[in-house]
Amino acid sequence: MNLPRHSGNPCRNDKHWPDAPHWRLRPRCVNLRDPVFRAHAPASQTMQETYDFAAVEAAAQKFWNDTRAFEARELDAQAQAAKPKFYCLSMLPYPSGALHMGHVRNYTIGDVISRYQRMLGKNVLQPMGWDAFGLPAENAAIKNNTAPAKWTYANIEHMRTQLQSLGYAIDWSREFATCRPDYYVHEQRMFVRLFKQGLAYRKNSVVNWDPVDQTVLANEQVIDGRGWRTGALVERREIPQWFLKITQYADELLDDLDKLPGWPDAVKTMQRNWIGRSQGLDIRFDVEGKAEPLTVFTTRPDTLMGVTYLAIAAEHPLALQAAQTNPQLAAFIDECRHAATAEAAIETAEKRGVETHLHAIHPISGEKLPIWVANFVLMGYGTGAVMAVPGHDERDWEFATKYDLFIKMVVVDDAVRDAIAELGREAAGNPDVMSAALGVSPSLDVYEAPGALSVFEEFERDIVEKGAFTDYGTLVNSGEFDGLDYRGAFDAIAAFLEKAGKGARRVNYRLRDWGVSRQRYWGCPIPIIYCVKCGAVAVPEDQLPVILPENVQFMGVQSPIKADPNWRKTTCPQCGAPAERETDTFDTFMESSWYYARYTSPGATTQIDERANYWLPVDQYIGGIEHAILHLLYFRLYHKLMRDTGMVKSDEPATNLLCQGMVIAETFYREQADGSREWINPADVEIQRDDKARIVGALLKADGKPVEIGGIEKMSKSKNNGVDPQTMVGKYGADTVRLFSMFAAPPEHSLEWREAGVEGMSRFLRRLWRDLHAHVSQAPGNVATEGRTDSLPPQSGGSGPQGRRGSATEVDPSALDAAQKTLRRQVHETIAKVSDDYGRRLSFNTAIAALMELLNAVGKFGDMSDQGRAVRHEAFETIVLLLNPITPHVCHALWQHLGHAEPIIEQLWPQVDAQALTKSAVTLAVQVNGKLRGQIEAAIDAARAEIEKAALAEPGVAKFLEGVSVKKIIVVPGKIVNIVVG
RNA sequence: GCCGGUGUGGCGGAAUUGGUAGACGCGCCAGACUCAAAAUCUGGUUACUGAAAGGUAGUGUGGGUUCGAUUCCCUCCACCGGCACCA
Repeated sequence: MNLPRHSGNPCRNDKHWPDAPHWRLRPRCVNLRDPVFRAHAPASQTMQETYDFAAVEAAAQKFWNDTRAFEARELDAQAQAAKPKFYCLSMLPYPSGALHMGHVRNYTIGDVISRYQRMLGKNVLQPMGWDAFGLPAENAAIKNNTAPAKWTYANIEHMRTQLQSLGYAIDWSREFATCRPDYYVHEQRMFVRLFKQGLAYRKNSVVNWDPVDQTVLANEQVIDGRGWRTGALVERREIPQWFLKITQYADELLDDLDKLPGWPDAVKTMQRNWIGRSQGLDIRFDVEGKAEPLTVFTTRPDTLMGVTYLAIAAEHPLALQAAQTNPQLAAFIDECRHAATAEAAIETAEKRGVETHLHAIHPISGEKLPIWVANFVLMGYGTGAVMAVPGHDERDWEFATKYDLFIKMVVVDDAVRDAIAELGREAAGNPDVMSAALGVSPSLDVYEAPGALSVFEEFERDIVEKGAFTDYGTLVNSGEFDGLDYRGAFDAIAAFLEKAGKGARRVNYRLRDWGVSRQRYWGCPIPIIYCVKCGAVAVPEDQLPVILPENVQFMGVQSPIKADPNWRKTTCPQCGAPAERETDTFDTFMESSWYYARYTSPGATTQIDERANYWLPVDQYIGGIEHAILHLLYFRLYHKLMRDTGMVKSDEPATNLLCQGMVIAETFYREQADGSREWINPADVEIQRDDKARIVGALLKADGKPVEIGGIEKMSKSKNNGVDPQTMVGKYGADTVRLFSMFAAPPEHSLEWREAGVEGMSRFLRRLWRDLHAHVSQAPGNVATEGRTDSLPPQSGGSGPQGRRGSATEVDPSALDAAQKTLRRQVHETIAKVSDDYGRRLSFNTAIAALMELLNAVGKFGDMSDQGRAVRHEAFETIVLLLNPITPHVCHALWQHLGHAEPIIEQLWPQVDAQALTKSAVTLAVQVNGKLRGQIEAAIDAARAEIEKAALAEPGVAKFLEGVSVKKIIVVPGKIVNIVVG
């Protein structure tokens, strides 16, 4: 092997380097303890004094592979009772080229849960696959002139090797890539079924059109309103596309969120808001001189009397008609054609509009209301028209203020209502004027009450000048509806309009049907044939799959199947006439909506088979929070679609969900001459600190000159702050990488990758190894240095004394001294805490911290007596077992070195010995007025009076009691005493 | 803009049901070992004040509830995720 000349750490000997004042900038000295060197040390069966991660990891992975340790089998009902199934699923990766830290984090969390559940005695399935269709493959194809399929398959090969180096307990026998026909054929069959049921339909919808490339752009490819490759101004274009009727499942998708206690509230709230179920009214406004009325939907019919104008979309037929005689309007509508389709872009764009000079008739007052064309009203959503109430809606207010439209107050808050009532009472001398004052009785005019007008006027002026009043309140200026509250007004106005045939109650959803068409090549072909006579016809079952050709060449940016007339050409399955295939492909969310079910049924000729009902629903699903809405909603929808075709029995696909945060890292850069920034990878930078450890600057290692610190951001290519997992695994080992990614942050938070922190984890594992080595070496009759693991006698129980080397005796709980008892209590407290952290809290960072504390305690425990060694042995066994889900390779080796012939992968989770937890005394904190003033020791069963007495007598407490009287003493058993003084 | 989340020492974070804020780790400081580094070990490390004991302040901002608030409520600020064709 070629050793690098300088490796290890920079030389700190000043005498060696008189010309290089800062040691960090000096070359590296050869250090044979450096992991780089130790990685190549020969493996040995005897326990080495130092931890050689490369040998340990290779041996453990070989053992798991040889024994096919992670291949999952379905059990029959009887076996299932004793060994319940546990399906642990991480979101499948897109094969982008190389594993990134986000993947490592996601799959490590999944692996820790899987291995923990396995140790609890569950029948665990943890599968892996590839979300293989997608836009990046096409971009790579265009850039490198290679076929998307070839690029994708090569990436999968590479990334699988990378994943395997991390030692995940994955059942690789179930692996698949979603771009294979034997996967997507089932998706096509499902689509045909949905089409026949009317759940899939075709309608026009808007896309981003690049007029230069003559192609549809993804939102991501539109930058500042222009195509990312051509820079051309993007146009909105309506084209026919396929939709799935997710709105038909809207109520169920909403209601079933209540059946998911194991999902984060944040995700459920976001989904509820996304579905956006609301009760409201469709209201018809007649248009002056037109036969067709304008229908609008509103959730605030109580503000109907405050409508001062109507706004319609630029694509609305009425707008187009009006534009024929209105050049200004025509120009505005043309301008709107270049607006982006992304909602964020629309909502943040400046609100603009042009008057049509048409008028609508208010359905109650008969007032004439101007109709405007506005860029924030969209044809695709709702009816393409909205009623505007600038007095009580912020967006309408802004628009009205900008264009000087009338603002009308029709709702007042409780303070105004009460003030009016009070004034009315004074004026009329009538004890029952409350309702009268609010205008319910037309006989009493509240405006006549002295001062009433000013209260009204003040509120109205605030609305006109400062902004809309959007809360619910009491109606005013609304004729016969005056004095009603929101609910009363809603019902009264709904009844009025229904009677007049001008409105109807309706439940509305914000959720829109799922558009599944993509005008791209690298996706699953939509199995539809277009016939001039028969229209859109589904491809017959026996002709499926419609195969996507993989061996293609990209000519420009166009989809090869759209460019190839032969691929398109076919005959109509109904009438036999010449016909054409659909050349659009499915949204890739289609594949990722049901992959979890396919893992359960490898090799099935149907979409899934009866094995799905053994494994489903998924017990624990893990993935990024960025999928909180779209993927997780489609995933839930698809499960219901499969349920409704009888494929699965459950209502929801996953019972527990964990959303992990992003992986972030510091960024560094240098300003270039042209003002641009050259981003520098954190690995090439040295941090400078002052003597209080505050960061004061950073230097580029290569030239020792300063670089700018750019803040902490999500790892990305553009900021060059990505850290390659493979490099980290090579340098520190998979266990250290796994340990760091579980320790540095709670799973749902973002995780900052810092190499210093990684070194800390490496240190912990080396220390565990060294301390455990010392323990087994010190044992009487120890065999750790001369014995061979493979010569140990076989054993049944796994932890019986006959297989041990480190400990000659068993722990005898009745024979322990105080220090031994204390350590043993900590061992069992740690079992309890770590079990709770892994199982219930999914809080792995605190579990690791508890294990570090335990190892620290073991390190301080110097008792070499028989019982002392036995307690220490139990502590080491516990640490190794509890750490095993996180760092399985090193635990595999350490378990052997603790004297066990049976592998740790077959071990069950340790049990808490309740007896070991017992305590005779507790420490109570004593506060005076909530401030900590002292501590007392109290017997565990001490009476309240006794505790109070001790607390008052505590010297630190007593001095704060001088000259004041004790008002109250609060005793929280086992925790705190608070003395309230006055 | 809308929806959701986060904010605690120099840094990552802990405090699980409202009960001793800063566990654990990193970094830094000092010491031991070493020719010198590295590695390892020991001690210290919120700020201010004090010789010390101690005292005071302190969990993004401002307010509220409570004997007691990092935790519950309201306001504002900053940052992050999503917004339907990135996955």
